[in-house]
Amino acid sequence: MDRPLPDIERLRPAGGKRSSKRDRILSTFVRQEGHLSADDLCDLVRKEDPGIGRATVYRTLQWMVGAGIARKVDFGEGRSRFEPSYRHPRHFHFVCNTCHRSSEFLSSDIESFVEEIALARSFTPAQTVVQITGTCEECRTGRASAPVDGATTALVFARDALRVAIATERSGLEFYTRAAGLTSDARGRSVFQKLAGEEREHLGTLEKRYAELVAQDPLLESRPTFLFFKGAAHGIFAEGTETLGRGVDDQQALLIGIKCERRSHKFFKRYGERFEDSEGKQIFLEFADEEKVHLDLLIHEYRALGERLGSPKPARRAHGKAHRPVHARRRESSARTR
Amino acid sequence: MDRPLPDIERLRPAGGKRSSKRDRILSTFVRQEGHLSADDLCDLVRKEDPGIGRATVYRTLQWMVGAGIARKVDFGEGRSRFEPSYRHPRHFHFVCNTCHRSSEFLSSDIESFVEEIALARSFTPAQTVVQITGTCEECRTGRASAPVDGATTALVFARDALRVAIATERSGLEFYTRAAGLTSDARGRSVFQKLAGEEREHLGTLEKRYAELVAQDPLLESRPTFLFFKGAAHGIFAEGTETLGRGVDDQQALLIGIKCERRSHKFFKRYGERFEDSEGKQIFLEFADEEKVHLDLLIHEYRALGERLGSPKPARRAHGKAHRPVHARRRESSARTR
DNA sequence: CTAGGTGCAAATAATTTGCAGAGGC
DNA sequence: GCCTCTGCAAATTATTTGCACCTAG
Repeated sequence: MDRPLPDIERLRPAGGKRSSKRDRILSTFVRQEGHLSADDLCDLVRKEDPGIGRATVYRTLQWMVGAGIARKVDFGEGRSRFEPSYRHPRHFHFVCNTCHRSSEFLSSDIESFVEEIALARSFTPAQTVVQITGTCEECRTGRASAPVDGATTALVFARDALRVAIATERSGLEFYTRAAGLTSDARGRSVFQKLAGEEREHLGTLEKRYAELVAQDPLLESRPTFLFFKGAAHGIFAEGTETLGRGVDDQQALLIGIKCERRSHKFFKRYGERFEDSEGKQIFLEFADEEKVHLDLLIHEYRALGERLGSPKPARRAHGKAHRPVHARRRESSARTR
Repeated sequence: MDRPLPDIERLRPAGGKRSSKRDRILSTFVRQEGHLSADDLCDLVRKEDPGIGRATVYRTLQWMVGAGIARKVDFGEGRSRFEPSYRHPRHFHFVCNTCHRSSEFLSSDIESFVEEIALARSFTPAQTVVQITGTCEECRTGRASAPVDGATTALVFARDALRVAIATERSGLEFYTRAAGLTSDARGRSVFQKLAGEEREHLGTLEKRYAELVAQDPLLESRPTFLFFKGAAHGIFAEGTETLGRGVDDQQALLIGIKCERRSHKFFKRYGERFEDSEGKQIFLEFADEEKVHLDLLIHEYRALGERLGSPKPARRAHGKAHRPVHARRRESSARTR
């Protein structure tokens, strides 16, 4: 067991006395992975201490749910199952109708949609259940793919988060390199070059960490995806680079960079917090901070450029569909003659 | 009861004999809206025919689920609820923890993500459950908003689908108008003008239908959103129009149109099929066909233009991030000299 | 005539509760 | 010492089943 368990002592915010029985149930529960039914847990607990009553297990379970330690999940079997809730605050389930096993996934996209929809309906969401029932690959084809069990979940999560991060940094590097090439204003160019350099460095760190993870589990790369994040399939900056290709001026390039860094910062922050692997967590949170610095730098640069040009543009477009077929070279020459 | 009920006679594909009891249970069930527990249904049925046993209701219910007439939903109350499944094949729920009521919504975006994620995991989805539990607006603020009950669901669905459709057509009209303005090739211009005309006509039809709906229910516009479809907030063509503004050549404009028409066709088809209101359904399915015609026209035009230019481009970009800062005027003049 | 549907009552199964006693603060 | 937790057994709740009988095809 190399995965650190949460500090049980900290897990008692909700009222209630400590008791050896309750502690035993809690510690047994928290050591498990997967989704236990009340009865499963009862049997497990009784192996260590046969003198524990079913009712106590039920009572402790509902106390744990109330205290936020456990989460109740219902796979429609006619009984409830419980999972420790410290792991991933929001995750979703595939449930196979044939083998009745379940596997988990994260989807940043679904999370955002749920937030948005709840907001639109003025609904205050406490918990979101997403369950996809159907037939799993193994039951359909007979072939088992490398499973993601409790022991490897943390690793697979880290792998996926790193993949997104690597794609992001790679696209960021490309973006800044290209932006530096397009900019003729010396000061702007040096900013872009500096940022390109930092993204390159980040990229190196991430790739190194990725290699370390793969070394920990040779099957790692063949395991199924756990964290889905569509927007970042080609990197958070990819769209920006594409826009850049269509011919934009220096100011627009800065704006695009700002937008991308904002998303990127948010990504590193959001998922950094969910890392169990402390090394990965540290990298992510550190990068989140650095992306924030980049962001501020770009914003500062944007303002400074606006002043130099003497034509302050609003920091965001007035409408979602402003049309500005500005061709880069034209504006650049004016910048050059400053 | 002005909403047409499904033809009960058609609802018996799964084996089984007909029987007066079963018919009575089925017809009672299908006439209800909302989510009934087995017991609720039992009570309702017994009002009409007191001699029906609980067990029969349970058995009929599981037969209905097997036959695809009913869907079992579980709100974690310790008992199952059932809903008729003919209404919306895939919809999701808000469940209020305080008042224990639930309301439904559709999200095209979540549906697509689920499909995509399931595919990535090689999971064959049969059903998707999305439940957002929390506190509803009414329980939080004490203020009730216009409810969407069973009687108005169809109306609200139609309203939302029409809103998206109107935004789509409006953005399509803008797109084609702008494209026509940018094109100097006479033939291409006339195609764009023709399409603009058709979108204008569609827009008129949709707005008329929308007004009719609002006339049916004065509160309609104040009811909460039922169908969420983020991509179409500003219309399916909005992004295309924006891209157009950055300066593209005739061929690229056609490609953008093709992409948008494809999405638009899919939208009309997907939601046309879900209309209960036969008038709306007809409009949508008709438009789906017409968008298909537009699509084919654009594709044809794209090919023809490619031949005239003698520089066949592949119909899709080789990479997701091809950079082509092509400026419209340059290419247009070559088209003009054909 | 016969497979399948039906009612009733009894059986299961998961979970909760009443109560007397034990244990933490 | 008081209040809460605990175990046991009994109660409750939702759902299923056994069985004798009925009914449609």
